[in-house]
Amino acid sequence: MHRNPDPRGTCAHEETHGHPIDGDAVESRARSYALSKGVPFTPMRQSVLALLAASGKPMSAYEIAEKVSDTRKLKAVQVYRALEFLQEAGCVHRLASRSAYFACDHLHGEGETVVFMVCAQCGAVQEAASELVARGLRGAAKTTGFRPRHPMIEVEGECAECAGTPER
Amino acid sequence: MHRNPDPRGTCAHEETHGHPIDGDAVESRARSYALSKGVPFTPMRQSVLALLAASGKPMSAYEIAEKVSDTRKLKAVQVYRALEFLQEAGCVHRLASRSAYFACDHLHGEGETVVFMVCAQCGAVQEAASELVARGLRGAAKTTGFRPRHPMIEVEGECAECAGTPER
DNA sequence: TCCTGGGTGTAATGTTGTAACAGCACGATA
DNA sequence: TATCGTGCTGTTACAACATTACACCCAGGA
Ligand SMILES: [Zn+2]
Ligand SMILES: [Zn+2]
Ligand SMILES: [Zn+2]
Ligand SMILES: [Zn+2]
Repeated sequence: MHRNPDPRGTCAHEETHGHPIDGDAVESRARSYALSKGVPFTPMRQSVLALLAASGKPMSAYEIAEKVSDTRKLKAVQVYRALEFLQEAGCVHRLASRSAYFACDHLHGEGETVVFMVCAQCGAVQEAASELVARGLRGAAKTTGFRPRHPMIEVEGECAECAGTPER
Repeated sequence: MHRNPDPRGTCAHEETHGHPIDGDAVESRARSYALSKGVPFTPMRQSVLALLAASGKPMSAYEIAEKVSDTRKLKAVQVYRALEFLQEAGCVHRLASRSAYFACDHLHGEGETVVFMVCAQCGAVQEAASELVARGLRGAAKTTGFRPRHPMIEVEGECAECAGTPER
């Protein structure tokens, strides 16, 4: 059930990915997290995650509320509640530069420094963990005694696909 | 006129800074930019910039609208217009993680990769340019053919002052 | 003088995110 | 079984952030 329509996209940790996400894999991660927390993986959460995984691109909460329209009509607040859980579970990230949310099938380590690369043309997001960036941040912080906690790195640019297709 | 109440804070390029900004210096940079663009450096723009420089901390557009209350009462849209100019002029940055704006007295080079370090306790922002981070980003992008344009790096944490004062 | 480009003032609206509260489902407990 | 607590749901209302539209003004140039 709820199999990804285009099931390429099984990519390993520390890699980057393009559009679609393996919906089953990410859902099973969410289920594990729910289990570990003793809370249910509800249909609400499942629908939102499935939509994000299938889309493979960032969507605003209101956009999600519209598109999850399988019968019921969701209010934004319900979407935000689902997103809160999914972000805790590590299945969904928020893009601050766009106030949008997208599914992630990576397994991020605890202190890992992740870079979000957002295509200005097509909106697709690629992730990459960079130890070099992490060291650079630590270095920048050290010069002023700043104690870094949560880095947020978002790079706007063009993905390989869109850069290769100047006029689309 | 409009001299900074605490005029320490003349810091060179590539350094980091704490709270207050040299209002005169940053204003003269804004004036130069306006001149080069053939547009006026209006009192509106001057007031917003002066407020941000004096405060030295990020403020939301609505907060700015309230506090610029020297006689006239500003609407948010007017503040946004001033902020748009000031950001183009390179005198003000936007903090996406907080939807807030702050004055900057650095002279950022064209391709410079700047890190914003935001104190979770006191809200102060320090900036640092890091070539190491820039290299890390280029490396992360190269593995997927992504062409980076505008990096946005915001690190939440604790500034030296607040870290040294656990209970305040 | 007329035209034009940019800034200003104002109203309206759009977008994003939370607070508050009343129900319901379900498992634990007595 | 009855009761209780915990967490999800549905709904309303609202707060916070940001933009669009339009009329007006004003300075500089044809
Ligand atoms: Zn991720
Ligand atoms: Zn693209
Ligand atoms: Zn700066
Ligand atoms: Zn601090």
